[in-house]
Amino acid sequence: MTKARFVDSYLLYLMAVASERASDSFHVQVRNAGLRVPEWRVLACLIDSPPLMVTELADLALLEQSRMTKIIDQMDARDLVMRQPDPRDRRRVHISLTVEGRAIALSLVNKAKDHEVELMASLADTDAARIKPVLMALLRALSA
Amino acid sequence: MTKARFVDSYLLYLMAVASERASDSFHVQVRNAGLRVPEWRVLACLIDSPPLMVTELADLALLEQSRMTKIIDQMDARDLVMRQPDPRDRRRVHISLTVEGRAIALSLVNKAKDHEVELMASLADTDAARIKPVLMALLRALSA
DNA sequence: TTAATAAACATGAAATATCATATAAATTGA
DNA sequence: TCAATTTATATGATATTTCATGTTTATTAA
Repeated sequence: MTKARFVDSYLLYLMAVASERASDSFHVQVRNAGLRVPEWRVLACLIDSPPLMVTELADLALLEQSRMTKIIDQMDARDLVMRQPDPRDRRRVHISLTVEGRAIALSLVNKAKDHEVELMASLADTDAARIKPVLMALLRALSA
Repeated sequence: MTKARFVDSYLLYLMAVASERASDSFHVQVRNAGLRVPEWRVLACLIDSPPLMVTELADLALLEQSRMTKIIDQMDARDLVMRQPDPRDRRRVHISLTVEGRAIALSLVNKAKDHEVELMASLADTDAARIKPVLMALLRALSA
């Protein structure tokens, strides 16, 4: 029998590895599309959203605000997203997808959905049925 | 009713957010102990392990090899880990904890376990019972 | 053997991330 | 009203990460 390592049954480790390994193959597709992972997250967050403030987008896309600003700079320069100053509150900037950004976002979201279908199919039915509800429950518990 | 965003039910996103948010409060303790997250991972991986090669440690701790080398440089300089050349294969280097590294590792592993107990306690029993098995099932499916 | 290939680790340059703080605008409350 | 505070975003210096590749040692197979 094999020795059980601490990390192999440590919840935070299991989540980190699972997240990383499960994402790996899809992230290859993201890079093939000429994007880095954080950039993909920005597109994914904006695809079905009204324009978002930098801070909102940062929270949603799991990025720090200053990093978000810099990523927006780059994506703006590449015409993937655009900044719209908020006339009601001139501190704010609304970020939204450009036509090109939306096209790339759509194509990647479709690939993401296909990838997810495959991933779910590789699980036993009970596990497939449980994985999202469990993660959502954890998220709910964390924000409570 | 609220509009369902793509990301909110996208498995890879759920895993990434869950992992990040669940880890946040523990990672505060890691930084309070004077360590960065990757350094904590190195300690956690080595605590109950025989000395590991740089590559093995990189795989286990979710770090790239060259980054692992640099982190070992720093941890070595701080006397948290030590390098032992492998006499059987002189390309290899075995990494293990120093006495000080082990002490810090132990203390943090205990905090990690406490944190995990709390986290699990915040979940409904069924969710608590399912979360690790589901993640392990996913990992098994991914390596198959 | 030994040449060719592969494996393990290290290194350096370039890109990126982080942290603290600047700037500007809105809000608060005296 | 207006000074103080808070909020939103940007910026710049420093630290970290990444990528490609170097160096050394082991393995393979001719």
